[in-house]
Amino acid sequence: MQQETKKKRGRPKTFDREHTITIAMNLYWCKGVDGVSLNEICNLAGVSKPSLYREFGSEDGLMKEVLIRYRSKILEPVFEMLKSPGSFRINLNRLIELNTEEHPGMPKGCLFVKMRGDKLKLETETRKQIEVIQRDLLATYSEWINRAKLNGEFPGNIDSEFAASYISSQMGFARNQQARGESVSQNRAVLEMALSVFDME
Amino acid sequence: MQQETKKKRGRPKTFDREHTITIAMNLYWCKGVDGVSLNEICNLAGVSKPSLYREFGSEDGLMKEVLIRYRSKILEPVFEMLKSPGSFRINLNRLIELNTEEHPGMPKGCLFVKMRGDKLKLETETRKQIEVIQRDLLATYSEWINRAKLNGEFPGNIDSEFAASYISSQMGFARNQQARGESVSQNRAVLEMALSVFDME
DNA sequence: ACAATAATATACCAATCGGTAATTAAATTT
DNA sequence: AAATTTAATTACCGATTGGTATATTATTGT
Repeated sequence: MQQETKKKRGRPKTFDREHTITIAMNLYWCKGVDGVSLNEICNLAGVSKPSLYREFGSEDGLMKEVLIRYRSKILEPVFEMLKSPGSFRINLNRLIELNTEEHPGMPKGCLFVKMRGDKLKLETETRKQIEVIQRDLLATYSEWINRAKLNGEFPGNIDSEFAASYISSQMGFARNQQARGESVSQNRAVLEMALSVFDME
Repeated sequence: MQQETKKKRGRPKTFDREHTITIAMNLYWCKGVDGVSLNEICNLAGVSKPSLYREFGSEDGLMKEVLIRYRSKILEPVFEMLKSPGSFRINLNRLIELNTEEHPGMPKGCLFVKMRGDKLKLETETRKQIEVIQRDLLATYSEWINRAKLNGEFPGNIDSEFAASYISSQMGFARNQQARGESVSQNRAVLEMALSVFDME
């Protein structure tokens, strides 16, 4: 489908963009943005530093691409779940589950939440991308809550945008606790208590 | 009281230990443990690096002393407040106030909470000191809650130690949000909602 | 006066950081 | 075959990191 007749001039590219982004994502996820150097990424990805710079321009450019990748691979399923028509309670429980369960073979915690926490230290492109995701996340929570209100599944006297921010706060905190090695059960108990403020009596 | 007759041999010490700890504390507090180098501390404190190493042994040793200082100067008043006989509600409001207000001229957020969040990156002495403070903090919360239970000011069906951990979580989160520049009012609103789970009806 | 002691300051160490200049290799166009 | 274009590699840059070896300075004991 892509055997374009237009042959490109010059030495053909062997740089594996997707693989490099994957390696960088896992490193940032495991060790945090402060704990990873470009040299380490290059070595693990089997890529030279100038190649990486020609592809992404800077560390900032690479981080931005990592964030975009993380969103589509990891966050998007959560977004989809929140847009699905299930009952508020069921989806809330799913949300708690998604934010506390540990995936074997995958890093603990959430790369987006970690980077959001270090936002002030990051550069422009990465920061902008964080803000885009954060905005979309809050909007998704808000819409979810508004639908729940229409169904009488959510207290009408609580402002939707504040509730969205509150949920985002609690989920983010849980993710960070998880990354720090807190126990899953303790983590889940805290979340359930914090979210019980939305219970309808 | 200390004009000991025993005169010390060798060149008299001019190294200002307290001043150096103060400078280091403010730097760590403002910029985070990852964002501060020993060189920076030495330059700002007007101290040579070998002097600092002879006094504290290592970066780890300095951080431990900084934490001890932070506890006695900043955290201890909170501990005292929680041990005071005021009503639970009043002290809870004071606690929210203490964890959200901004002190002009002082760094935002809480150094202890920041370091606790980076615990896995820190070295042994510092980590041990963090754990000591954390244990004392949770114990203080627990005792406070137990006294409130006896006075009928706290729901008896909630485990005290879990509640202590919950409060610690929420306060720590608020401190971090504050350090990241979140608005005080938003921050306070989240805290009040999260702690409303302890309301007696 | 002179040795012993303790604290200071200068200058350095190897390692690492993000980033790049200069060269070489592989393809297409003419 | 030669010129052109694009990518990859090597080797480097200055700055900074935590940490130290060495020399100097200031005091006391003899």
